[in-house]
Amino acid sequence: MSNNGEARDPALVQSVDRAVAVLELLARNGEAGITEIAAELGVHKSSASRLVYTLQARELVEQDGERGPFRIGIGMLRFAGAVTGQLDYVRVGGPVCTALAERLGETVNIAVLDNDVALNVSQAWGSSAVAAQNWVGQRTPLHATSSGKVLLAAAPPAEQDRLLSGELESCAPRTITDPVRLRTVLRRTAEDGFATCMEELEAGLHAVAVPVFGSQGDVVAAISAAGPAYRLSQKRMPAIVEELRVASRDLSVRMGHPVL
Amino acid sequence: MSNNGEARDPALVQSVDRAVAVLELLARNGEAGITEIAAELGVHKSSASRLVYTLQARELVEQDGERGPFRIGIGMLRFAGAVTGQLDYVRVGGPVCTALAERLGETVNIAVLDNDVALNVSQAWGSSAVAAQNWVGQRTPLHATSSGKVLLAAAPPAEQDRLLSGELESCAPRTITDPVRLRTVLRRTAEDGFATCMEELEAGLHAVAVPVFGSQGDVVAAISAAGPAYRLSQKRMPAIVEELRVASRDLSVRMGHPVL
DNA sequence: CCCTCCGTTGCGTATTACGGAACACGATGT
DNA sequence: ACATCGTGTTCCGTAATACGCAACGGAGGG
Repeated sequence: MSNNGEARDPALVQSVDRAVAVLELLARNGEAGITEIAAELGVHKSSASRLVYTLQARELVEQDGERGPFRIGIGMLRFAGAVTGQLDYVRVGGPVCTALAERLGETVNIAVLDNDVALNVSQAWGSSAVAAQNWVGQRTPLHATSSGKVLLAAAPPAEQDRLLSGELESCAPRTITDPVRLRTVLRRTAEDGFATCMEELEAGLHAVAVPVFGSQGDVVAAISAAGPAYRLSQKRMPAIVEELRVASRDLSVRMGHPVL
Repeated sequence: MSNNGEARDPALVQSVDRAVAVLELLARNGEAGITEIAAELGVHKSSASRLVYTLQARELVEQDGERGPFRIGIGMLRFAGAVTGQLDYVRVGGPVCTALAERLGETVNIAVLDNDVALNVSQAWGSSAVAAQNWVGQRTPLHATSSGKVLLAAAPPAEQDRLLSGELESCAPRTITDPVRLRTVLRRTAEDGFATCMEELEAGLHAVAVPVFGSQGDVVAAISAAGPAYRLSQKRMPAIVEELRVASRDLSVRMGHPVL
Protein backbone atom coordinates (compact mmCIF):
# COMPACT_ATOMS: atom_id res chain seq x y z
CA MET A 1 0.00 0.00 0.00
CA SER A 2 2.61 2.50 1.15
CA ASN A 3 2.43 5.89 -0.53
CA ASN A 4 -0.60 6.00 -2.76
CA GLY A 5 0.42 6.12 -6.37
CA GLU A 6 -2.39 8.52 -7.20
CA ALA A 7 -1.42 12.06 -6.32
CA ARG A 8 -3.37 13.08 -3.25
CA ASP A 9 -5.77 16.00 -3.25
CA PRO A 10 -3.55 19.00 -2.40
CA ALA A 11 -6.44 20.60 -0.53
CA LEU A 12 -6.29 17.83 2.05
CA VAL A 13 -4.47 18.51 5.28
CA GLN A 14 -1.78 15.89 5.03
CA SER A 15 -1.23 15.10 8.68
CA VAL A 16 -4.94 14.88 9.40
CA ASP A 17 -5.42 12.58 6.47
CA ARG A 18 -2.58 10.42 7.72
CA ALA A 19 -3.98 10.39 11.22
CA VAL A 20 -7.30 9.09 9.94
CA ALA A 21 -5.42 6.51 7.92
CA VAL A 22 -3.83 5.35 11.17
CA LEU A 23 -7.25 4.98 12.76
CA GLU A 24 -8.56 3.06 9.77
CA LEU A 25 -5.57 0.78 9.89
CA LEU A 26 -6.15 0.08 13.56
CA ALA A 27 -9.85 -0.50 12.97
CA ARG A 28 -8.97 -3.00 10.29
CA ASN A 29 -6.09 -4.83 11.96
CA GLY A 30 -7.34 -4.59 15.51
CA GLU A 31 -3.93 -3.52 16.71
CA ALA A 32 -0.54 -2.50 15.38
CA GLY A 33 2.85 -1.18 16.50
CA ILE A 34 4.50 2.06 15.45
CA THR A 35 6.87 0.41 13.02
CA GLU A 36 4.04 -1.47 11.36
CA ILE A 37 1.93 1.68 11.08
CA ALA A 38 4.83 3.63 9.62
CA ALA A 39 5.47 0.94 7.02
CA GLU A 40 1.81 0.71 6.08
CA LEU A 41 1.42 4.46 5.61
CA GLY A 42 4.77 4.84 3.94
CA VAL A 43 6.02 7.43 6.43
CA HIS A 44 8.96 7.57 8.79
CA LYS A 45 8.72 5.98 12.20
CA SER A 46 9.04 9.33 13.92
CA SER A 47 6.11 10.74 11.98
CA ALA A 48 3.97 7.76 12.85
CA SER A 49 5.03 8.04 16.47
CA ARG A 50 3.91 11.67 16.67
CA LEU A 51 0.60 11.01 14.98
CA VAL A 52 -0.15 8.20 17.37
CA TYR A 53 0.98 10.27 20.32
CA THR A 54 -1.45 13.02 19.36
CA LEU A 55 -4.32 10.60 18.92
CA GLN A 56 -3.42 8.99 22.20
CA ALA A 57 -3.59 12.33 23.99
CA ARG A 58 -7.19 12.60 22.82
CA GLU A 59 -7.90 8.99 23.77
CA LEU A 60 -8.74 7.97 20.24
CA VAL A 61 -5.95 5.44 20.49
CA GLU A 62 -4.72 3.45 23.46
CA GLN A 63 -2.24 0.76 24.31
CA ASP A 64 -2.27 -2.08 26.75
CA GLY A 65 0.13 -0.77 29.32
CA GLU A 66 3.10 1.48 28.89
CA ARG A 67 4.43 -0.55 26.05
CA GLY A 68 2.87 -2.65 23.36
CA PRO A 69 0.68 -2.41 20.31
CA PHE A 70 -1.93 0.30 19.83
CA ARG A 71 -5.68 -0.07 19.43
CA ILE A 72 -8.66 2.18 18.83
CA GLY A 73 -9.30 3.97 22.12
CA ILE A 74 -12.39 4.31 24.26
CA GLY A 75 -12.61 8.02 23.53
CA MET A 76 -14.00 7.03 20.16
CA LEU A 77 -17.27 6.23 21.90
CA ARG A 78 -17.90 9.94 22.26
CA PHE A 79 -18.22 10.23 18.53
CA ALA A 80 -20.05 6.97 18.15
CA GLY A 81 -22.63 8.37 20.51
CA ALA A 82 -22.91 11.52 18.43
CA VAL A 83 -23.65 9.59 15.27
CA THR A 84 -26.15 7.30 16.95
CA GLY A 85 -27.91 10.37 18.24
CA GLN A 86 -28.63 11.42 14.68
CA LEU A 87 -29.12 8.12 12.97
CA ASP A 88 -32.41 6.86 14.23
CA TYR A 89 -31.72 3.44 12.80
CA VAL A 90 -28.98 2.89 15.30
CA ARG A 91 -30.88 3.98 18.36
CA VAL A 92 -34.23 2.52 17.45
CA GLY A 93 -32.84 -0.39 15.51
CA GLY A 94 -30.79 -1.77 18.38
CA PRO A 95 -33.69 -3.25 20.35
CA VAL A 96 -35.32 -4.62 17.19
CA CYS A 97 -32.09 -6.33 16.15
CA THR A 98 -31.59 -7.78 19.58
CA ALA A 99 -35.08 -9.18 19.82
CA LEU A 100 -34.94 -10.76 16.39
CA ALA A 101 -31.43 -12.12 16.89
CA GLU A 102 -32.53 -13.88 20.06
CA ARG A 103 -35.59 -15.29 18.39
CA LEU A 104 -33.75 -16.57 15.32
CA GLY A 105 -30.49 -17.44 16.97
CA GLU A 106 -28.71 -15.80 14.05
CA THR A 107 -26.86 -12.54 13.53
CA VAL A 108 -29.15 -9.67 12.53
CA ASN A 109 -28.06 -6.45 10.81
CA ILE A 110 -29.61 -3.21 9.69
CA ALA A 111 -28.03 -1.51 6.69
CA VAL A 112 -28.60 1.72 4.79
CA LEU A 113 -27.51 2.95 1.39
CA ASP A 114 -24.39 5.08 1.70
CA ASN A 115 -23.03 6.29 -1.60
CA ASP A 116 -22.21 3.17 -3.56
CA VAL A 117 -22.22 0.64 -0.77
CA ALA A 118 -24.41 -0.89 1.91
CA LEU A 119 -23.42 0.39 5.32
CA ASN A 120 -24.21 -1.69 8.38
CA VAL A 121 -25.43 0.58 11.12
CA SER A 122 -26.70 -1.82 13.74
CA GLN A 123 -26.08 -5.40 14.67
CA ALA A 124 -27.07 -8.02 17.20
CA TRP A 125 -25.52 -11.42 17.69
CA GLY A 126 -27.45 -14.64 17.70
CA SER A 127 -27.07 -16.92 20.68
CA SER A 128 -25.09 -19.46 18.69
CA ALA A 129 -22.43 -17.33 17.09
CA VAL A 130 -20.05 -16.39 19.85
CA ALA A 131 -17.09 -15.43 17.76
CA ALA A 132 -19.13 -13.86 14.96
CA GLN A 133 -17.65 -10.98 13.09
CA ASN A 134 -18.57 -7.41 13.86
CA TRP A 135 -20.01 -5.79 10.76
CA VAL A 136 -21.00 -2.46 12.27
CA GLY A 137 -19.56 0.35 10.21
CA GLN A 138 -18.43 -2.05 7.53
CA ARG A 139 -19.16 -1.19 3.94
CA THR A 140 -20.28 -4.15 1.90
CA PRO A 141 -20.83 -4.30 -1.86
CA LEU A 142 -24.42 -3.85 -2.97
CA HIS A 143 -24.40 -6.72 -5.43
CA ALA A 144 -22.97 -9.32 -3.08
CA THR A 145 -25.14 -8.91 0.00
CA SER A 146 -28.80 -9.54 0.71
CA SER A 147 -29.25 -6.07 2.21
CA GLY A 148 -27.50 -4.53 -0.76
CA LYS A 149 -29.82 -6.23 -3.21
CA VAL A 150 -32.86 -5.03 -1.32
CA LEU A 151 -31.59 -1.45 -1.27
CA LEU A 152 -30.54 -1.65 -4.89
CA ALA A 153 -33.85 -3.09 -6.02
CA ALA A 154 -35.66 -0.20 -4.38
CA ALA A 155 -33.48 2.53 -5.85
CA PRO A 156 -34.92 4.70 -8.64
CA PRO A 157 -33.96 3.42 -12.12
CA ALA A 158 -31.50 6.22 -12.84
CA GLU A 159 -29.69 5.65 -9.56
CA GLN A 160 -29.73 1.92 -10.14
CA ASP A 161 -28.12 2.37 -13.54
CA ARG A 162 -25.43 4.53 -12.01
CA LEU A 163 -24.69 2.02 -9.27
CA LEU A 164 -24.49 -0.84 -11.74
CA SER A 165 -22.35 1.00 -14.26
CA GLY A 166 -19.06 -0.07 -12.72
CA GLU A 167 -17.48 -3.49 -12.63
CA LEU A 168 -19.14 -6.00 -10.34
CA GLU A 169 -16.33 -7.19 -8.15
CA SER A 170 -16.17 -10.87 -7.39
CA CYS A 171 -16.07 -11.44 -3.63
CA ALA A 172 -16.60 -15.17 -3.53
CA PRO A 173 -16.90 -17.97 -6.11
CA ARG A 174 -20.67 -17.54 -6.35
CA THR A 175 -20.81 -13.74 -6.52
CA ILE A 176 -23.08 -12.47 -9.29
CA THR A 177 -20.79 -10.55 -11.61
CA ASP A 178 -22.99 -10.56 -14.70
CA PRO A 179 -24.98 -7.28 -14.83
CA VAL A 180 -27.78 -8.86 -16.84
CA ARG A 181 -28.25 -11.65 -14.37
CA LEU A 182 -28.09 -9.22 -11.47
CA ARG A 183 -30.87 -7.12 -12.98
CA THR A 184 -33.04 -10.21 -13.22
CA VAL A 185 -32.36 -10.96 -9.59
CA LEU A 186 -33.20 -7.38 -8.63
CA ARG A 187 -36.51 -7.57 -10.47
CA ARG A 188 -37.38 -10.69 -8.54
CA THR A 189 -36.29 -9.04 -5.34
CA ALA A 190 -38.65 -6.13 -5.98
CA GLU A 191 -41.49 -8.54 -6.69
CA ASP A 192 -40.87 -10.88 -3.78
CA GLY A 193 -40.06 -8.23 -1.24
CA PHE A 194 -36.93 -9.99 -0.04
CA ALA A 195 -33.49 -10.99 -1.25
CA THR A 196 -31.16 -13.82 -0.43
CA CYS A 197 -27.42 -14.11 -0.67
CA MET A 198 -26.03 -17.60 -0.87
CA GLU A 199 -22.27 -17.73 -0.50
CA GLU A 200 -21.95 -14.71 -2.73
CA LEU A 201 -20.04 -12.61 -0.21
CA GLU A 202 -18.17 -15.33 1.64
CA ALA A 203 -18.02 -19.04 1.14
CA GLY A 204 -20.29 -20.80 3.61
CA LEU A 205 -22.24 -17.65 4.47
CA HIS A 206 -25.94 -17.31 3.72
CA ALA A 207 -28.11 -14.27 4.34
CA VAL A 208 -31.61 -12.98 3.68
CA ALA A 209 -32.98 -9.44 3.89
CA VAL A 210 -36.21 -7.47 3.65
CA PRO A 211 -36.75 -3.74 3.17
CA VAL A 212 -37.64 -1.27 5.93
CA PHE A 213 -40.13 1.37 4.81
CA GLY A 214 -40.22 5.07 5.63
CA SER A 215 -43.28 7.25 5.99
CA GLN A 216 -43.75 7.73 2.25
CA GLY A 217 -43.53 4.03 1.61
CA ASP A 218 -39.99 4.44 0.39
CA VAL A 219 -37.25 2.02 1.35
CA VAL A 220 -34.99 3.61 3.94
CA ALA A 221 -33.03 0.59 5.14
CA ALA A 222 -32.78 -3.17 5.01
CA ILE A 223 -32.83 -5.66 7.83
CA SER A 224 -31.08 -8.97 7.34
CA ALA A 225 -30.27 -12.25 9.04
CA ALA A 226 -27.01 -14.03 8.34
CA GLY A 227 -25.49 -17.32 9.35
CA PRO A 228 -23.67 -20.45 8.18
CA ALA A 229 -25.02 -22.04 5.03
CA TYR A 230 -25.98 -25.29 6.75
CA ARG A 231 -28.17 -23.44 9.21
CA LEU A 232 -29.82 -20.95 6.83
CA SER A 233 -31.10 -23.53 4.41
CA GLN A 234 -33.38 -22.88 1.48
CA LYS A 235 -36.17 -24.61 3.37
CA ARG A 236 -35.89 -22.33 6.37
CA MET A 237 -35.95 -19.13 4.35
CA PRO A 238 -39.72 -18.53 4.23
CA ALA A 239 -39.97 -18.68 8.00
CA ILE A 240 -37.07 -16.29 8.44
CA VAL A 241 -38.48 -13.87 5.88
CA GLU A 242 -41.73 -13.82 7.83
CA GLU A 243 -39.85 -13.00 11.03
CA LEU A 244 -37.87 -10.31 9.26
CA ARG A 245 -41.07 -8.74 7.93
CA VAL A 246 -42.51 -8.53 11.43
CA ALA A 247 -39.31 -6.89 12.66
CA SER A 248 -39.33 -4.51 9.70
CA ARG A 249 -42.86 -3.36 10.47
CA ASP A 250 -41.94 -2.99 14.13
CA LEU A 251 -38.97 -0.88 13.15
CA SER A 252 -41.04 1.30 10.85
CA VAL A 253 -43.58 1.95 13.56
CA ARG A 254 -40.94 2.77 16.13
CA MET A 255 -39.41 5.24 13.76
CA GLY A 256 -42.72 7.01 13.47
CA HIS A 257 -43.87 5.52 10.17
CA PRO A 258 -47.26 3.98 10.88
CA VAL A 259 -48.12 0.91 8.86
CA LEU A 260 -49.82 1.92 5.64
CA MET B 1 -12.37 29.20 24.59
CA SER B 2 -10.39 30.27 21.52
CA ASN B 3 -6.69 29.50 21.74
CA ASN B 4 -6.02 27.62 24.92
CA GLY B 5 -4.10 29.75 27.35
CA GLU B 6 -1.94 26.85 28.45
CA ALA B 7 0.90 26.24 26.02
CA ARG B 8 0.18 23.12 24.04
CA ASP B 9 2.48 20.14 24.09
CA PRO B 10 4.97 20.83 21.28
CA ALA B 11 5.17 17.12 20.54
CA LEU B 12 1.55 17.16 19.41
CA VAL B 13 0.85 17.36 15.72
CA GLN B 14 -1.04 20.62 15.62
CA SER B 15 -3.38 20.01 12.71
CA VAL B 16 -4.34 16.55 13.94
CA ASP B 17 -5.03 17.93 17.39
CA ARG B 18 -7.20 20.63 15.86
CA ALA B 19 -9.03 18.11 13.70
CA VAL B 20 -9.93 16.07 16.75
CA ALA B 21 -11.04 19.27 18.45
CA VAL B 22 -13.39 19.82 15.52
CA LEU B 23 -14.84 16.36 15.99
CA GLU B 24 -15.27 16.89 19.70
CA LEU B 25 -16.99 20.17 19.05
CA LEU B 26 -19.39 18.53 16.63
CA ALA B 27 -20.03 15.69 19.03
CA ARG B 28 -20.85 18.23 21.71
CA ASN B 29 -22.94 20.68 19.69
CA GLY B 30 -24.51 18.19 17.35
CA GLU B 31 -23.77 20.41 14.38
CA ALA B 32 -21.87 23.55 13.50
CA GLY B 33 -20.85 25.69 10.54
CA ILE B 34 -17.34 26.52 9.41
CA THR B 35 -17.42 30.02 10.86
CA GLU B 36 -18.58 28.74 14.22
CA ILE B 37 -15.93 26.03 14.25
CA ALA B 38 -13.21 28.50 13.35
CA ALA B 39 -14.30 30.86 16.12
CA GLU B 40 -14.47 28.08 18.67
CA LEU B 41 -11.01 26.76 17.87
CA GLY B 42 -9.50 30.19 17.48
CA VAL B 43 -8.26 29.56 13.95
CA HIS B 44 -8.91 31.21 10.61
CA LYS B 45 -11.92 30.22 8.56
CA SER B 46 -9.73 28.86 5.80
CA SER B 47 -7.93 26.56 8.22
CA ALA B 48 -11.18 25.29 9.61
CA SER B 49 -12.50 24.77 6.12
CA ARG B 50 -9.54 22.59 5.18
CA LEU B 51 -9.72 20.53 8.33
CA VAL B 52 -13.39 19.87 7.77
CA TYR B 53 -12.82 19.12 4.12
CA THR B 54 -10.24 16.51 5.02
CA LEU B 55 -12.46 14.90 7.60
CA GLN B 56 -15.31 14.96 5.13
CA ALA B 57 -13.24 13.13 2.54
CA ARG B 58 -12.86 10.33 5.08
CA GLU B 59 -16.56 10.46 5.95
CA LEU B 60 -15.90 11.35 9.56
CA VAL B 61 -17.91 14.51 8.99
CA GLU B 62 -20.92 15.10 6.76
CA GLN B 63 -23.40 17.79 5.90
CA ASP B 64 -27.04 17.72 4.97
CA GLY B 65 -26.80 18.45 1.29
CA GLU B 66 -24.29 20.52 -0.53
CA ARG B 67 -24.63 23.38 1.87
CA GLY B 68 -25.41 23.62 5.53
CA PRO B 69 -23.97 22.79 8.91
CA PHE B 70 -21.66 19.85 9.53
CA ARG B 71 -22.21 16.84 11.74
CA ILE B 72 -20.30 13.76 12.77
CA GLY B 73 -20.35 11.42 9.78
CA ILE B 74 -21.40 7.84 9.37
CA GLY B 75 -17.83 6.75 8.71
CA MET B 76 -17.29 7.05 12.43
CA LEU B 77 -19.21 3.81 12.84
CA ARG B 78 -16.20 1.96 11.47
CA PHE B 79 -14.25 2.93 14.52
CA ALA B 80 -17.16 2.46 16.84
CA GLY B 81 -17.30 -1.11 15.66
CA ALA B 82 -13.61 -1.54 16.37
CA VAL B 83 -13.95 -0.40 19.96
CA THR B 84 -17.08 -2.42 20.61
CA GLY B 85 -15.25 -5.45 19.37
CA GLN B 86 -12.86 -5.07 22.27
CA LEU B 87 -15.15 -3.82 24.97
CA ASP B 88 -17.44 -6.69 25.85
CA TYR B 89 -19.64 -4.41 27.91
CA VAL B 90 -20.82 -2.66 24.79
CA ARG B 91 -21.65 -5.74 22.82
CA VAL B 92 -23.11 -7.78 25.61
CA GLY B 93 -24.50 -4.85 27.53
CA GLY B 94 -26.67 -3.55 24.73
CA PRO B 95 -29.41 -6.16 24.97
CA VAL B 96 -29.43 -6.00 28.75
CA CYS B 97 -29.81 -2.23 28.69
CA THR B 98 -32.57 -2.41 26.15
CA ALA B 99 -34.55 -4.99 28.05
CA LEU B 100 -34.31 -3.11 31.31
CA ALA B 101 -35.08 0.24 29.73
CA GLU B 102 -38.27 -1.14 28.24
CA ARG B 103 -39.29 -2.68 31.53
CA LEU B 104 -38.62 0.44 33.59
CA GLY B 105 -39.53 3.01 31.00
CA GLU B 106 -36.42 4.95 32.01
CA THR B 107 -33.01 5.50 30.48
CA VAL B 108 -30.49 2.81 31.40
CA ASN B 109 -26.70 3.13 31.22
CA ILE B 110 -23.67 0.96 31.76
CA ALA B 111 -20.51 2.72 32.89
CA VAL B 112 -16.94 1.66 33.61
CA LEU B 113 -14.08 3.31 35.46
CA ASP B 114 -11.79 5.10 33.04
CA ASN B 115 -8.94 6.93 34.69
CA ASP B 116 -10.57 9.46 36.99
CA VAL B 117 -14.06 9.46 35.57
CA ALA B 118 -17.05 7.24 34.91
CA LEU B 119 -17.35 6.46 31.23
CA ASN B 120 -20.72 5.50 29.80
CA VAL B 121 -20.26 2.66 27.34
CA SER B 122 -23.79 1.59 26.61
CA GLN B 123 -27.22 3.14 26.78
CA ALA B 124 -30.86 2.39 26.05
CA TRP B 125 -33.72 4.82 26.08
CA GLY B 126 -36.87 4.35 28.07
CA SER B 127 -40.17 4.58 26.26
CA SER B 128 -41.08 7.86 27.88
CA ALA B 129 -37.99 9.93 27.26
CA VAL B 130 -38.07 10.79 23.59
CA ALA B 131 -35.65 13.67 23.59
CA ALA B 132 -33.37 12.22 26.23
CA GLN B 133 -29.70 13.03 26.11
CA ASN B 134 -27.19 10.62 24.68
CA TRP B 135 -24.60 9.81 27.31
CA VAL B 136 -22.61 7.22 25.41
CA GLY B 137 -18.96 8.14 25.45
CA GLN B 138 -19.57 10.91 27.93
CA ARG B 139 -17.28 11.19 30.88
CA THR B 140 -19.09 12.01 34.09
CA PRO B 141 -17.56 12.88 37.46
CA LEU B 142 -17.34 10.00 39.90
CA HIS B 143 -18.67 11.92 42.87
CA ALA B 144 -21.75 13.32 41.15
CA THR B 145 -23.24 10.23 39.52
CA SER B 146 -24.81 7.07 40.85
CA SER B 147 -22.60 4.89 38.66
CA GLY B 148 -19.55 6.83 39.74
CA LYS B 149 -20.33 6.30 43.41
CA VAL B 150 -20.74 2.57 42.87
CA LEU B 151 -17.43 2.33 41.04
CA LEU B 152 -15.71 4.54 43.59
CA ALA B 153 -17.07 2.61 46.53
CA ALA B 154 -15.66 -0.59 45.05
CA ALA B 155 -12.20 0.78 44.32
CA PRO B 156 -9.34 -0.34 46.58
CA PRO B 157 -8.64 2.15 49.41
CA ALA B 158 -5.42 3.49 47.89
CA GLU B 159 -7.08 4.14 44.56
CA GLN B 160 -10.06 5.70 46.30
CA ASP B 161 -7.78 8.07 48.18
CA ARG B 162 -6.10 9.09 44.95
CA LEU B 163 -9.40 9.72 43.20
CA LEU B 164 -10.68 11.80 46.10
CA SER B 165 -7.51 13.80 46.54
CA GLY B 166 -8.52 16.54 44.12
CA GLU B 167 -11.22 19.16 44.46
CA LEU B 168 -14.78 17.86 44.18
CA GLU B 169 -16.29 20.00 41.49
CA SER B 170 -19.81 21.25 42.02
CA CYS B 171 -22.01 20.27 39.09
CA ALA B 172 -25.39 21.19 40.50
CA PRO B 173 -26.67 22.84 43.70
CA ARG B 174 -26.91 19.50 45.50
CA THR B 175 -23.57 18.01 44.43
CA ILE B 176 -21.62 16.51 47.32
CA THR B 177 -18.43 18.54 47.51
CA ASP B 178 -17.41 17.70 51.06
CA PRO B 179 -14.90 14.79 51.01
CA VAL B 180 -15.86 13.66 54.49
CA ARG B 181 -19.52 13.47 53.63
CA LEU B 182 -18.74 11.70 50.37
CA ARG B 183 -16.75 9.03 52.18
CA THR B 184 -19.71 8.41 54.43
CA VAL B 185 -21.92 8.03 51.39
CA LEU B 186 -19.45 5.64 49.79
CA ARG B 187 -19.38 3.47 52.92
CA ARG B 188 -23.15 3.23 52.81
CA THR B 189 -22.98 2.46 49.10
CA ALA B 190 -20.64 -0.45 49.74
CA GLU B 191 -22.93 -1.75 52.49
CA ASP B 192 -26.20 -1.32 50.60
CA GLY B 193 -24.92 -2.47 47.24
CA PHE B 194 -26.41 0.49 45.40
CA ALA B 195 -26.04 4.24 45.11
CA THR B 196 -28.45 7.03 44.32
CA CYS B 197 -27.86 10.44 42.88
CA MET B 198 -30.54 13.02 43.57
CA GLU B 199 -30.10 16.19 41.55
CA GLU B 200 -26.39 16.09 42.21
CA LEU B 201 -25.39 16.10 38.54
CA GLU B 202 -28.24 18.10 37.08
CA ALA B 203 -31.20 19.78 38.68
CA GLY B 204 -34.28 17.64 38.28
CA LEU B 205 -32.34 14.49 37.44
CA HIS B 206 -32.39 11.42 39.66
CA ALA B 207 -30.47 8.20 39.15
CA VAL B 208 -29.69 4.93 40.88
CA ALA B 209 -26.99 2.35 40.17
CA VAL B 210 -25.80 -1.10 41.22
CA PRO B 211 -22.46 -2.80 40.59
CA VAL B 212 -21.78 -5.41 37.93
CA PHE B 213 -19.44 -8.16 39.12
CA GLY B 214 -16.63 -9.88 37.26
CA SER B 215 -15.51 -13.47 37.65
CA GLN B 216 -13.48 -12.80 40.78
CA GLY B 217 -16.34 -11.01 42.45
CA ASP B 218 -14.73 -7.68 41.65
CA VAL B 219 -16.72 -4.74 40.38
CA VAL B 220 -16.10 -4.25 36.67
CA ALA B 221 -18.91 -1.86 35.79
CA ALA B 222 -22.07 -0.20 37.04
CA ILE B 223 -25.55 -0.27 35.60
CA SER B 224 -27.85 2.64 36.32
CA ALA B 225 -31.31 3.99 35.64
CA ALA B 226 -31.91 7.71 35.30
CA GLY B 227 -34.93 9.92 34.86
CA PRO B 228 -36.74 13.03 36.02
CA ALA B 229 -36.93 13.53 39.77
CA TYR B 230 -40.69 13.35 39.92
CA ARG B 231 -40.68 9.93 38.30
CA LEU B 232 -37.73 8.39 40.17
CA SER B 233 -39.09 9.06 43.61
CA GLN B 234 -37.58 7.84 46.86
CA LYS B 235 -40.49 5.43 47.21
CA ARG B 236 -39.87 3.80 43.85
CA MET B 237 -36.16 3.25 44.47
CA PRO B 238 -36.30 -0.20 46.12
CA ALA B 239 -38.24 -1.62 43.19
CA ILE B 240 -35.82 -0.17 40.68
CA VAL B 241 -32.81 -1.41 42.63
CA GLU B 242 -34.29 -4.89 42.51
CA GLU B 243 -34.72 -4.68 38.74
CA LEU B 244 -31.18 -3.36 38.36
CA ARG B 245 -29.82 -6.26 40.42
CA VAL B 246 -31.53 -8.77 38.15
CA ALA B 247 -30.09 -7.06 35.09
CA SER B 248 -26.67 -6.93 36.72
CA ARG B 249 -26.70 -10.68 37.36
CA ASP B 250 -27.89 -11.25 33.81
CA LEU B 251 -25.04 -9.14 32.52
CA SER B 252 -22.48 -10.96 34.65
CA VAL B 253 -23.67 -14.31 33.38
CA ARG B 254 -23.63 -13.22 29.78
CA MET B 255 -20.11 -12.01 30.18
CA GLY B 256 -19.08 -15.41 31.37
CA HIS B 257 -19.06 -14.77 35.09
CA PRO B 258 -21.39 -17.37 36.60
CA VAL B 259 -23.24 -16.28 39.70
CA LEU B 260 -21.18 -17.04 42.76
C1' DC C 1 26.38 -10.00 28.31
C1' DC C 2 25.75 -8.76 23.76
C1' DC C 3 22.70 -8.21 20.13
C1' DT C 4 18.46 -7.11 18.01
C1' DC C 5 14.23 -4.86 17.69
C1' DC C 6 11.13 -1.29 19.01
C1' DG C 7 9.74 3.37 20.12
C1' DT C 8 11.25 8.08 21.42
C1' DT C 9 13.94 12.48 21.22
C1' DG C 10 16.77 16.44 19.05
C1' DC C 11 17.73 18.72 15.18
C1' DG C 12 17.93 21.08 10.64
C1' DT C 13 15.38 21.67 6.58
C1' DA C 14 11.82 22.49 3.27
C1' DT C 15 7.53 20.96 2.99
C1' DT C 16 3.20 22.23 4.50
C1' DA C 17 -0.36 24.30 6.62
C1' DC C 18 -1.62 28.67 8.04
C1' DG C 19 -3.72 33.43 7.88
C1' DG C 20 -5.05 37.27 5.01
C1' DA C 21 -7.95 39.02 1.42
C1' DA C 22 -10.62 38.49 -2.41
C1' DC C 23 -14.17 35.80 -4.33
C1' DA C 24 -18.59 33.22 -5.25
C1' DC C 25 -22.98 31.99 -3.85
C1' DG C 26 -27.52 32.15 -1.37
C1' DA C 27 -30.58 33.99 1.64
C1' DT C 28 -32.58 38.08 3.48
C1' DG C 29 -34.87 42.18 3.63
C1' DT C 30 -36.37 46.58 1.83
C1' DA D 1 -35.61 43.87 -8.37
C1' DC D 2 -31.77 44.98 -6.16
C1' DA D 3 -28.66 45.59 -2.45
C1' DT D 4 -26.74 43.60 1.59
C1' DC D 5 -25.34 40.40 4.66
C1' DG D 6 -23.46 36.06 5.92
C1' DT D 7 -22.05 31.79 4.14
C1' DG D 8 -17.97 28.90 2.73
C1' DT D 9 -14.21 28.42 -0.83
C1' DT D 10 -9.93 29.73 -3.47
C1' DC D 11 -5.54 31.80 -4.29
C1' DC D 12 -0.98 33.16 -2.55
C1' DG D 13 3.07 34.39 0.09
C1' DT D 14 5.16 33.40 4.31
C1' DA D 15 7.01 31.21 8.23
C1' DA D 16 5.54 28.10 11.24
C1' DT D 17 5.34 23.38 11.33
C1' DA D 18 5.68 18.70 10.56
C1' DC D 19 8.72 15.81 8.40
C1' DG D 20 12.82 12.63 7.72
C1' DC D 21 17.21 11.52 9.49
C1' DA D 22 20.15 9.67 12.90
C1' DA D 23 21.32 8.84 17.43
C1' DC D 24 19.53 7.27 21.80
C1' DG D 25 17.39 4.44 25.53
C1' DG D 26 14.99 0.07 26.95
C1' DA D 27 13.16 -4.64 26.56
C1' DG D 28 13.49 -8.96 25.43
C1' DG D 29 16.14 -13.07 23.49
C1' DG D 30 20.01 -15.85 22.62
